[in-house]
Amino acid sequence: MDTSALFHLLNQKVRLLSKELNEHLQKHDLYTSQWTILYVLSQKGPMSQTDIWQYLKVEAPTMTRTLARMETSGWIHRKPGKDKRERIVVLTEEAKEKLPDVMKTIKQFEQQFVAHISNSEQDQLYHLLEKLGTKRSDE
Amino acid sequence: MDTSALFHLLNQKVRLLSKELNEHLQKHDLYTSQWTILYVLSQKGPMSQTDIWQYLKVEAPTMTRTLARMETSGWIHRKPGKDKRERIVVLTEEAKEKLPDVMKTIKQFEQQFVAHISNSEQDQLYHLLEKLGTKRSDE
DNA sequence: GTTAATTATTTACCTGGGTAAATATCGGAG
DNA sequence: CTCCGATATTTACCCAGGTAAATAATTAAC
Repeated sequence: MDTSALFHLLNQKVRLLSKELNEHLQKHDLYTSQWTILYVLSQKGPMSQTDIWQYLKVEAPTMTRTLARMETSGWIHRKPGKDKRERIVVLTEEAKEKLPDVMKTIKQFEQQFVAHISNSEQDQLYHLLEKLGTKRSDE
Repeated sequence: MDTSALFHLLNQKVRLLSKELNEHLQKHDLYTSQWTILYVLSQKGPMSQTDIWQYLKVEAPTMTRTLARMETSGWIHRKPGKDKRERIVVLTEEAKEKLPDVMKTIKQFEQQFVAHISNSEQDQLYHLLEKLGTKRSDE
């Protein structure tokens, strides 16, 4: 069992995935990671920065940086919360208007990327991936 | 079929994989990406930079940068080839000495990471991943 | 043989992942 | 009330992926 080859393939596919998605998102002035954040906000509504990085399992400074870029490019706004330490992230009106169009691009690309595997294979893949990792899945 | 969830999981697992492997490689003064290059060189012998980036499916500037770091830290040496444009990358003697020890760390970590899936599941996972992507697999 | 296209590498600059340490604010112990 | 630990965010600095454009050297065309 060549586990190294498996990890190598895993890395390459994920890199390819985000590279190609970035290309498709270019026409919306957006990047893959930024899309992930927009999507979470559109589903869950306004969240503090900590809520977001914990949910996406990324470190806090990464979130600070990406949100700063997204604020500059007009996708989000950060308003003060009741607690003066935290900042609540909300989608701008322009973002809300543009979202359906972006969503269309994403869906189309995702379908292309899984074109050669069936729905049940997607399911299998998901469950196999879930089992990867050194940590227990229930934490 | 929530394809977005599949891609999200894929991203998270790969990020986790390289983050944790980086932690384990720290004691060897090495990073995941650098290990990948060392491994290729140990298997295939001296290669030009172009050989390496094409094999690893990475862009040329990424390779230039990482090799420069690896030369500074003493893992590799870049010697001129017959063609004055190209540089041939070779492992240093120290690198060859240290390799077996690094290999041990890698193998141990990899086994931990796949601990919850069987050999045949690893095989399934590999073949499912192979089918992902927008390009035909034969190019 | 000189010129033009191609090839190998590099430089400059972007996004995005990480860690360590600095602020700033909040909350609880005393 | 004061001080001290915890929490939210930021800053500074890594590594690693990308693109566009600049060199440098080789090859092909004429």
